[in-house]
Amino acid sequence: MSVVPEQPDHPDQSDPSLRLLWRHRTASPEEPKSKRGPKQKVSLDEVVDAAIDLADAEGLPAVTMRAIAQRFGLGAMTLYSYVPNRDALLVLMADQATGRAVLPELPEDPRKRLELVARLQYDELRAHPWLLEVQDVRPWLGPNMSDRYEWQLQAVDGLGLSDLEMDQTVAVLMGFAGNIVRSEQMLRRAEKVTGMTEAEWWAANYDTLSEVMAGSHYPLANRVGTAAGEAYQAATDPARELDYGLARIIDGVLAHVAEGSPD
Amino acid sequence: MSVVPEQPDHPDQSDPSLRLLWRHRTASPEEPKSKRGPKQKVSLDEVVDAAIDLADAEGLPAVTMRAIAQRFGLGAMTLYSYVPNRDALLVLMADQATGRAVLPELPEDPRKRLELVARLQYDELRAHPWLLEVQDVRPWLGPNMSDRYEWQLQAVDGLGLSDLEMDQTVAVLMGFAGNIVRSEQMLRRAEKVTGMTEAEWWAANYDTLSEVMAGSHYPLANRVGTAAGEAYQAATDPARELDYGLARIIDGVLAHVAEGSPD
DNA sequence: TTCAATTTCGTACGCTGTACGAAGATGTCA
DNA sequence: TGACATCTTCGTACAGCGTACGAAATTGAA
Repeated sequence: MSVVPEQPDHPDQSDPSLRLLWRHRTASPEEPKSKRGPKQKVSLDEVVDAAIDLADAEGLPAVTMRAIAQRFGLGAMTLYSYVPNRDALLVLMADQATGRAVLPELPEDPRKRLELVARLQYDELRAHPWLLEVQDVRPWLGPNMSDRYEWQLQAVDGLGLSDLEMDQTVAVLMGFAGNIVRSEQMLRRAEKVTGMTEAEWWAANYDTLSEVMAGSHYPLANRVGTAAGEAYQAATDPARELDYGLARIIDGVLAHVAEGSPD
Repeated sequence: MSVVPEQPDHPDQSDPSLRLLWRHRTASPEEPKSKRGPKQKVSLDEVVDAAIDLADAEGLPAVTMRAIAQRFGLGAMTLYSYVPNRDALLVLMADQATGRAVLPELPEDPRKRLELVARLQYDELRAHPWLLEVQDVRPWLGPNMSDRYEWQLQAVDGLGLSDLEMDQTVAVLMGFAGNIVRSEQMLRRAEKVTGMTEAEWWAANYDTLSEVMAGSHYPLANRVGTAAGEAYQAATDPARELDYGLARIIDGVLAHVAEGSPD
């Protein structure tokens, strides 16, 4: 009950990223701190946007403090008056990127609702694949992430799921969408590193593969691999995997609610 | 048809990691290269094992060339006579770690088969969480990964799925297991970074959160979050998520094969 | 006008992967 | 046996990373 909000022997345990995440919605917008000192030349939003654009264009490893600062003609250390460290910046990027998507109205049909949740996530992750690599602490607590989560829960609300099941269903759909994008990323990365297309790589390594695998037999893997290679000219096709897996998962969820309360 | 296997203007396009991966199963075991020169003081397997142990204990970032070399009293650069670069080592680690698991016999019941595939992957990733971060090019082509894949295909064989669907079903199960482990990792990482348990963090940030979220309302998220917080003392519980999601996915797959061939 | 607060940022440190080249060890061949 | 080719070992060095530190510049308030 002290007037002093922070005591030396009982330091503020609250996460510093939290206030940063919610800087636009806090009642007292932007704690004034003090009016003195030079104004910041660019806004934090601009910094985060630049970092997002950089990550979109060149991947997360290209998002270095020096590279971001250079975009504004600033020194690298200047960024540390905006953000405590790089990880905090990644959290802000994740939430801000999430805020760019518009959340469409949810259709009536339950199947279409669930599908929309997964496909929106899929599209977003394709636009910002680096989001998959931001595995930082609690980025989901930002304002845009929270809006998203609320919207996702609306999609699974009223189906007959328990509260816990609603959360878990959303998690399954989100995770599944992420995995598809990860597959795509893997292929793209492989093509970049090797400088060959998928088909070219298999052609270039066919001899080595058959020599090396001569002592082992993989009847099923061979059959399935051949089928896949004929269907599309690669080992896997993430787009079809999306359709198939999504259908199975939604089937399973809807079957579950149907059996739980048979009308 | 040249006797010379490699020509200067048509360099070997085959992936150098491939032969390294299959070094134990190749017909001509260990290309002799030439008998001259000192013997290597440790074997490649030992190096890879040490790297795996290091990753298990301290995480993938701790797996530096210098750290691995130090375990054997070697200089960092010495490792480059074993492996072309760090990424290649990660690929070897992934396959070798996969080889440590024993693949149990598959049960008769289709549901139990699919569950076993997912739970084996889950257990393995919990033992080696860094496997989730090894996103390198085609590590799945190693001998142990190939064995695993063949085994996984056996689990979904005979259910009535097409070849493509078999592959996709395995992918969905594997990806799902990975996502659960990722959730667990996220929690563990958060607790390590903040130095608080999940419950402590929520307590420490309760005031900030309610202040900051004052201007927004999340009726569903609040309800679901409260339910989750009461059920277990954290925001999520990966273990239950595993049971729930796995049941739904398997339901969906089995319903799919049932409808495809009634009887 | 003075001063405290704030932003800016040059320098430096420890860490990373790894290129380069020297030094040492070993087997083969004359 | 001596000479040599081939291999392993590894010290040094470099570029790039996040960021700690502290000085300089800038601004509003007193």
